[in-house]
Amino acid sequence: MTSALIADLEWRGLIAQTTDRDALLKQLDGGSTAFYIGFDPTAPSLHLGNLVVLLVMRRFQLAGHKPLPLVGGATGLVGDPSGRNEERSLNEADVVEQWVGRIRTQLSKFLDFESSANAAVMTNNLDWTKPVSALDFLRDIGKHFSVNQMLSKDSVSSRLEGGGISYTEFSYQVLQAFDFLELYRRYDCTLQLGGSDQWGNIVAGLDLIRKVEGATAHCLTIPLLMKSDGTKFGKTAGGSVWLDPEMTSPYAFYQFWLNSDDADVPKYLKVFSFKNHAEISELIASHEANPGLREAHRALARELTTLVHGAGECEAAERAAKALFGQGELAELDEKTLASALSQLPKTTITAGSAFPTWVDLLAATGVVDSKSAARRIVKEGGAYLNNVKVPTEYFTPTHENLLFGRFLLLRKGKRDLAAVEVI
RNA sequence: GGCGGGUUGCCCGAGCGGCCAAUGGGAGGGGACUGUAAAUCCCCCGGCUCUGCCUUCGAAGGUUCAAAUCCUUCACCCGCCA
Repeated sequence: MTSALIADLEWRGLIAQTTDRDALLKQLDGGSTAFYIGFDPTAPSLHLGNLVVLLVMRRFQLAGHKPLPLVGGATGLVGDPSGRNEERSLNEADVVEQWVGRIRTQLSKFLDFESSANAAVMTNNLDWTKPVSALDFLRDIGKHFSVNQMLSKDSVSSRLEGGGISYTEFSYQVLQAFDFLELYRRYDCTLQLGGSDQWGNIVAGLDLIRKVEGATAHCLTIPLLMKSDGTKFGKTAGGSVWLDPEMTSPYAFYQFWLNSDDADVPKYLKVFSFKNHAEISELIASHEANPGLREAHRALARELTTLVHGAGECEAAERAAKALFGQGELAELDEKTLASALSQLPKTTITAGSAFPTWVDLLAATGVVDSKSAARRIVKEGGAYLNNVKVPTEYFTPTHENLLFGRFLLLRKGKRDLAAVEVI
C-alpha cells in the first residue's frame, strides 16, 4: 500500500503524526477523499505559519483530493487555547465577521474552486453552529464528551497548571469536533489536517464521528515549523509576515525569504516549494556548495512571492532589490527603474518648496527608526545612510543637491532597512 | 471567607527612602568581518525643544526636603488554611 502523496509529504518533513497510517494510505489511494483544515479569524490576514498548512492542502488537492477550507466564523469567536499559556481576549463579533471575509478571499487564491472533479468548497462553521441552541448542543453533542478526557488534552492541562482557562476556551475542542462531524455529514469529509498543536482537537472530532456515526475518519498533523536557532518561524522584527500585501508588502515578503538563514533554506524549500524532488535537491546542493550566491534563497523568494502576490509583484520586488542593493551608483539607474524600486519601500513625502527636515527628523518621519532619539543613536553609530552614503552626523539637513532625479531620497538604516522620500 | 507572598522597562529578573531612567540576562538595533546569511567581537538600547528637562517601577491617594523603595485603599495573580 503506497501513496505517492504521503511519501512526498514525508520527504518534505511535513508529517508530524497520523492516525492509522496503513488505513490512511489505503483510503488516499482508493480515490478522492474530502478533507478539511480550519483557519480561525484571529487577525485580518493569514500569515506564513498558516501558509505551511494551506500549501499542504494544495498538495492534497493536486493529488486529487477534495479540499474543504473552513473559516472559523464560530470558533474565532470562542478562541482556541492550543499552544497558548494565557486566555485570549475576545474580538468583537463584527470584527471577526470582517476578518472571515478577508481570510476567505485569501484562501481562495491557493486552491482550485472550479475544476469539476475535486473542486474545493469554502465552508464556515458559523453556518451550522449558529442555528443550534445551547440546550440542543449540550444534549446532542456535549453528551458524547467526557470531561475527564477533555481535561487531559495538552491544551487544557497546561492551562490548568498555569494561568487557568475559561469555560469558553475549554469548550473549544467540542466546537471543533462538531465541525468535523458536520463536514463528515455534509461532504463525507473523513480527513482533517492541521498543525501539530491541533492533534487533541482533531482527535476529539474523530471520537465524535465514531460515536455518533459509527464511522472512522483520519487525521494528519503537520509539524510546527521552527527556525534552526529554535525560534519561531515567520517572524521578523516588525512582527508576523502576513500574506496581505497591505500588511506585509510584496517587497518585504520577498526580502523575508532572501534574508533567511542559510541553515533554514533547504528546509524551507522542501516545505514551501512545489518544485519536484530533483529540482529541490539540485538547489540544495548548489546552495551548500556556494551559499554566498544565494541561488536557493532567490529561487525560494521568487517562487513564493509569485505564488502569494503574483508574477508582476514578484518581478517588481526583484527589480527593486537589484536596484537598491546593486553595486552600481543609484544615479546611474534610469529614473523609471529607481521610481519603481522606491515605490516598493515605505515612503514619506515632502511638499515642494517647503524646508527640508533635518537628517534626524527625516529618519524618524519615514519610520525606519522609532523615534528621534533612536535616529540620533543610529546616526552616531554610523548606521544611517542617505542615497547609500553614510551620513554619520546629526547636524545635517538634506538639500535639493541630494535629490535623485530632483525628487527622491533613499534612506537606509543598517544594512537592509530602507525607506524612500519623495518631493511632490 | 482567613492568613501569607507577589505585581518593575519588549520578556525574565535585581533593587527595598537619596549615588535610580533603575544591576544582570534574553530579545532587539548599529558597527567590524562577510554574502542584504550564521557565528564571533565591539557598541547601543524610555522620550524630548538633549551639558538639561519630562514620563516610567499594577492603580489611586498619602507621609517625606526626597519614594520603585514607607503608609492607606483598590485591582489582579500565586500559595496555605476554611
